[in-house]
Amino acid sequence: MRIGPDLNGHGEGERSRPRPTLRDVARRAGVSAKTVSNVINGSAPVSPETRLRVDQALAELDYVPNLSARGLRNGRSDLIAVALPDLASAYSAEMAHHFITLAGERGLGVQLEETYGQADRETQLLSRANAHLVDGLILNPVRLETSAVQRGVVLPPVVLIGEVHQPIADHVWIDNVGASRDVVALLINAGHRRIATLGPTRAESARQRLEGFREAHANAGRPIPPELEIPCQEWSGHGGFRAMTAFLADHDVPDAIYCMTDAMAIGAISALSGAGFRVPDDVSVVSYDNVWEARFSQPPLTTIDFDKRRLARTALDLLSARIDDPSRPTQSVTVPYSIVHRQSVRRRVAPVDS
Amino acid sequence: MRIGPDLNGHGEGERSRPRPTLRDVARRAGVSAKTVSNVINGSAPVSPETRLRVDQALAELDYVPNLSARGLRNGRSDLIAVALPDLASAYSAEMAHHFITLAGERGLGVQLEETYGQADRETQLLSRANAHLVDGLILNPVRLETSAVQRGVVLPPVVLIGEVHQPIADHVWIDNVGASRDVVALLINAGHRRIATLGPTRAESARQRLEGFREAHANAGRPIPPELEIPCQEWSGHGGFRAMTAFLADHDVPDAIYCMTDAMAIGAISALSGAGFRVPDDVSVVSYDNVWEARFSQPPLTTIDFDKRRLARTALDLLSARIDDPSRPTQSVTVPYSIVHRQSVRRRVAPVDS
DNA sequence: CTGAAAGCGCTTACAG
DNA sequence: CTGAAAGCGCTTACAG
Repeated sequence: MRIGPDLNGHGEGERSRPRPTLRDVARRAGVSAKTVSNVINGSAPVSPETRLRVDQALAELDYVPNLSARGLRNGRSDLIAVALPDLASAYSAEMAHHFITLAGERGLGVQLEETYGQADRETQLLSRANAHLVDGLILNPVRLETSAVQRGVVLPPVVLIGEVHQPIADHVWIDNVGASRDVVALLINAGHRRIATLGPTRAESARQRLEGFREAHANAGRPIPPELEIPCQEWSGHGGFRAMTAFLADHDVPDAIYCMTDAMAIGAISALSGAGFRVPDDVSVVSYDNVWEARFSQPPLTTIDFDKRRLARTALDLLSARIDDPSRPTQSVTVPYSIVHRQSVRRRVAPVDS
Repeated sequence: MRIGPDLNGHGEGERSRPRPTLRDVARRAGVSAKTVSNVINGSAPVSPETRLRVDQALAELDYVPNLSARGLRNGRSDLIAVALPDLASAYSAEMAHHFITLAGERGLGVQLEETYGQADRETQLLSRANAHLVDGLILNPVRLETSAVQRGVVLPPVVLIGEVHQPIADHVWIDNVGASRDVVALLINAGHRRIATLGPTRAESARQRLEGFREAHANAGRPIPPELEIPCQEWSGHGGFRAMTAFLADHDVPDAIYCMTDAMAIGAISALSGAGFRVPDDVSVVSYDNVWEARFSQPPLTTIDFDKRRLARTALDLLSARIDDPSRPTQSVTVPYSIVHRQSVRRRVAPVDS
């Protein structure tokens, strides 16, 4: 650890000098505080000469408005909170990126939070939002028991994204059941018979994706051997790796696997590869999310895609509308999905028909 | 788009009812505002009976303190800003995760920003930090021209992370030159001769990584054919893919490639694989960051590792100290690195010596 | 242990 | 077009 040069003289003086206020600027420009405020916010016309004097005073004093004071006065902070499950996961990271970019374009800052699917964290966030430091909250709940949203607690402006839906809040989501059904049907149509799914068990989105997996089988008149619903502890590459490794210790490799996220698929493929199985030659893999890693994975993944930017934009639109009018009716918006076909699925020639 | 049920009756009433203030709670409990404040903040002892009455009033009114008011009064928001280059990249996402988790443990919220390496964004952020909505700023600058930090502008509490260093601010970093030199030396020692590097040209961290690449060659008495310094537009998988594809169109595949990030390595491997080259059989690849994808990549990547959590913790420590004492001397802390050996490097038997 | 006053730095009516 | 007053909701001295 190296101690850097101590620039006490100049730098520090600048640093600790008390920040100038609107009054200071007004005094220097010889006008009232109101006029300075008008110049800054454009809230009322100001004569050119006055404006010039004010601008000069502003620059000389290096004035920066105190946002806490403004927030207190206006009842708005222009800051929103976005709570995602786990930023270290590619999906959350991409969503965070879109939220920050799009919110920034609207002059809104984003306080980012992680919930890890903990219901108490979510409750906490709701109450922080109520504490007015943020004007509203976009929340991606993981468990249905996130009952803070249900319990009739006083709600700040909030938009739910993802699979957990409460009619008392605005909501943006993807049809997880349908998407999963479609991608598993693709596997069935490609001639695969022993098809596994790999994913967590307790989250609502996992429940819906599993439902789609089962529906696809039911539609094809296929039973599902229970061991092919492979449980996974975490929504991550590590989780997929561990779950796949554990599965392979006791079972034959399946014909194909539907992993509930790309990250889990990438981990699972690593485990498969370590055990000597090649994708897609020995086993086909499909997944969900279409994060950038899916495209550059070896092999590139066939996966469920949806417009993440659009999802973010829609949530932001709903939140802004809710902030402006707390009493408007709630909306639930569905964002469409599609399947991107890449190289992780092999067509089995001459499928043995049941 | 489906319009959800309009729960106007109860829900909306709750929503728009004006938030209770400390005075409301005080009135209801029959005490002064000060006493309520004492109960909430533990700032002075309160008799058990009074406390009980206050707690009850607090609960009945669903009181939540107004953080803007508190921030204005205290001169602290307990919110910090963290500005990283691009959240969609795995490295920034992992860092963001650590910052949010560790800051949360200290009772600090994190406003996350992206700079994309734009100097003007960075200037803007500095001034927002001065605007007191956040108590301080952790900034990962990309270009040296980020002169806002240099220009003697009034600085809020700020900690720089990464390669760009200004003695007037606290700083946490990794020895990029040394790390790059070491990992390239590993390639040389493994018997590789035509070693390429792939990375952006204008960022400061790229400059340092390139310097390490050159040093390793110089130490081994090896010249570098200029075309083996492969330029790359973006710090991403896409960037690596495109740069590698463009390179392969005009040149023979190198013996080995040092990619400046794991993400670029993953993109480059995808391009290599598309062109029929296998890693590490035909070409070895090493990179930098050790994000989770590096471990599950095919093949798993040999890469530069460092403790990202520790980097985040150190930056947070420095920032807290700076907030508490703006006049303390600045520090620059170096976080150590190491190489994790995985399967992306092949040892060339019988290297032809120069 | 509790209360009444003052003020953090803005901006919104209200007068001129 | 500009100014003086009041108040957003807290908390910190200052008295009791």
